[in-house]
Amino acid sequence: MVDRAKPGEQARTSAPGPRQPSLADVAGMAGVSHMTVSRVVNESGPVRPETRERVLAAVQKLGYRPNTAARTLVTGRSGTLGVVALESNLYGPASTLYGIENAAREAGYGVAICSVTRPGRTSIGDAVESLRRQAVEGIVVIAPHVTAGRALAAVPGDIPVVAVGGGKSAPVPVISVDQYDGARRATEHLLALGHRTVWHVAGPEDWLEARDRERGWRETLERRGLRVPAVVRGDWSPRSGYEAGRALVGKRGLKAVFSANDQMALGVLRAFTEAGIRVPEDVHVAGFDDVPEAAYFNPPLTTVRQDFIEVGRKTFGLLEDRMAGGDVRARHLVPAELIVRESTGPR
Amino acid sequence: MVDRAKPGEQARTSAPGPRQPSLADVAGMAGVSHMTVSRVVNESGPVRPETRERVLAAVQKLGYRPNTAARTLVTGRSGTLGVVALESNLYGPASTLYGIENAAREAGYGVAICSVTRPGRTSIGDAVESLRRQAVEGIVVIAPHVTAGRALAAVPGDIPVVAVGGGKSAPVPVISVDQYDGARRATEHLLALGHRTVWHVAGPEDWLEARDRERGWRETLERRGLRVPAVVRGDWSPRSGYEAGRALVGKRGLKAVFSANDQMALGVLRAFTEAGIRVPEDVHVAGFDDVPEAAYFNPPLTTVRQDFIEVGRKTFGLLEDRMAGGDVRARHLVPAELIVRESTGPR
DNA sequence: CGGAGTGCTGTTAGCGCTAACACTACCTCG
DNA sequence: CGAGGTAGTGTTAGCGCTAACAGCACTCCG
Repeated sequence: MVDRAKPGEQARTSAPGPRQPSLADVAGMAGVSHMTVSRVVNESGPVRPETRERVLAAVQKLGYRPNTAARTLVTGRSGTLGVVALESNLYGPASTLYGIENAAREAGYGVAICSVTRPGRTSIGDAVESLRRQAVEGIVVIAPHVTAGRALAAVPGDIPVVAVGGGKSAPVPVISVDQYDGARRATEHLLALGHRTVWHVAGPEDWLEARDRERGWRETLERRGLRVPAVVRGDWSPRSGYEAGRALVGKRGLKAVFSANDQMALGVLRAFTEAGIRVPEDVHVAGFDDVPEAAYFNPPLTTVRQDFIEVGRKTFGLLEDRMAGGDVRARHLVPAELIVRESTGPR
Repeated sequence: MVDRAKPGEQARTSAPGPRQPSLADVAGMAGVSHMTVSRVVNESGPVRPETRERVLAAVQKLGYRPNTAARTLVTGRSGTLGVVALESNLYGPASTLYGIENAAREAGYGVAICSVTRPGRTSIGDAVESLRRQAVEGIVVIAPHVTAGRALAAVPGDIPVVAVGGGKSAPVPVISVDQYDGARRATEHLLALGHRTVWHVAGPEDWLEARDRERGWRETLERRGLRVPAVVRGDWSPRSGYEAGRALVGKRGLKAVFSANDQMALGVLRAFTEAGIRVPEDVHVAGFDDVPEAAYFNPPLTTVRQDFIEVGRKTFGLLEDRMAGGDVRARHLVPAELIVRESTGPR
């Protein structure tokens, strides 16, 4: 029933359909060879204007669409990039993904994504493998975890790979926002307000960004010979920020808090409100990320902004270099910007 | 060892590399025909265990990886789905994307995405076209805009397409969360608190979800013969919610507000706080979406939760049906759930 | 003992496309 | 005026894979 038997047995019930037109079909209709059609379609090689017209008309009429699989098979190029993304609604990773997709599309590449839940050595390896099966020409790994570095080392070297947010020890080129410097700025801003020290609500220990932000905070304090309070650790979620906030309530000399992201800062604000601690009157709070909501927190949150569009663009550029055969290995940093709002306001 | 050129011709600087091994290479090493290797790799057809071992060993040794382009060319199946996504960090669309990607991957499909900024007829058409070039077998359109329905009508009918969040007039099957009922629940919840009426901060007029939520709110009031206040319209952003909140301040009898999403509700809360209006003491506020932050707003926000994982699963299921040739046309609704928190709390 | 399976393997053709080269007409220039 | 272009077109040979069928050896059963 499904088969392509004798003529007159049309009307295949559903699946295969009447087959897409091929170069040969167009060639037949235009009265030229398939090669001429190929030249018209790809604008490679000379074709007489008159012939081109005829071919174009046939293409139009038949609704011809080049078959990527065939082209890929013969050229070895698929025009597709792969992105290994973290399955999460975290603002950073999601924004990065869009930034990359954007840059790739502008350059005429398609994008295949493969998301991983728990980024360990195997799952990143699996994701890369699955993308390679889709014949991608290069791969971007959004790998904010400490373990990702090791995972990347296990990735075969015969395909261009770049990472976003990976550690400097990663065996591939890395783009990331300058987390360290962002944290330094936030901390110095808080200290400039006259505080003796700054408490820190850190992100999960296995995230590089959490480590960098923590280091930026810690070393800023140390550089000035200030006391470094014990960090309270969360998992990026507002809930964990809330718990961290409760743990901070009542600490002696609690005057300034730097949270490793905005969502946790929100939880901290909530916990403080419940405990009757006023922000900014009693305590100053700063976050990191500048999520769109941050300006409307209660109170509006001072935070550190990351330019993800720029990250996406740089990442794609780097991947393009690699695909062209360049042997880039550098770590590229995108600067972060401090946004001051009421949560560290005067008074 | 890796190279198949004459000795001394090593070290191709970069691009082409020493060519991936093919079926024929594996066959040569295992001393069988390429067809036998194919059978082993695809587990199609009988192969003697001993032979299979030999083949598998060769596959391993050579690092053989099937060439998808070739397979796609001959079978006409690429194992890839396309998703037309909205380029935005809005919680809903982003979550939907992950839900779909999840379901697809579990079923062994790859996912190619193509995001559109401003969804009009052409950009959705372009996106679909660009995905088709990547030889996808089916397409999911995340199309929350009113115009998307018309855009979908222009999409060629020879490839399975389903939509998420499209209108009921869409020419393709549609999955969506029951926005109308969610809005009804939120409104009734507010009314049950004893209020005379409920104000509404609506989403952008060209979003279907905004329309459905508004309709759910409006008809609930009308059904009870209550006064329907003029809506204040925002664009989903916290900023627009803030402005809406300022516009609401001072309205006579302002006791209950239903915001079409959580981000705008945040802005409303902020505006009220600035104006000295207390929530929930003076006014009750409810939102829609249940973003992870909502539970830690100040105060925690009553809202309507949508199950995006379920939406993703159902969407993929529907697309699978279509790809199998089914002629589904129904509109599938996923129920929404009311989550009550302090912003509509007692007192 | 012959015919009909059935398990295993190989051969062949072709998916739709591009690279490489071949061919024809015409044109240029020493 | 013939050598050597160049513009325009066609021919051929694969890219790596699977479908379809063609063996061959062996078993089973009447």
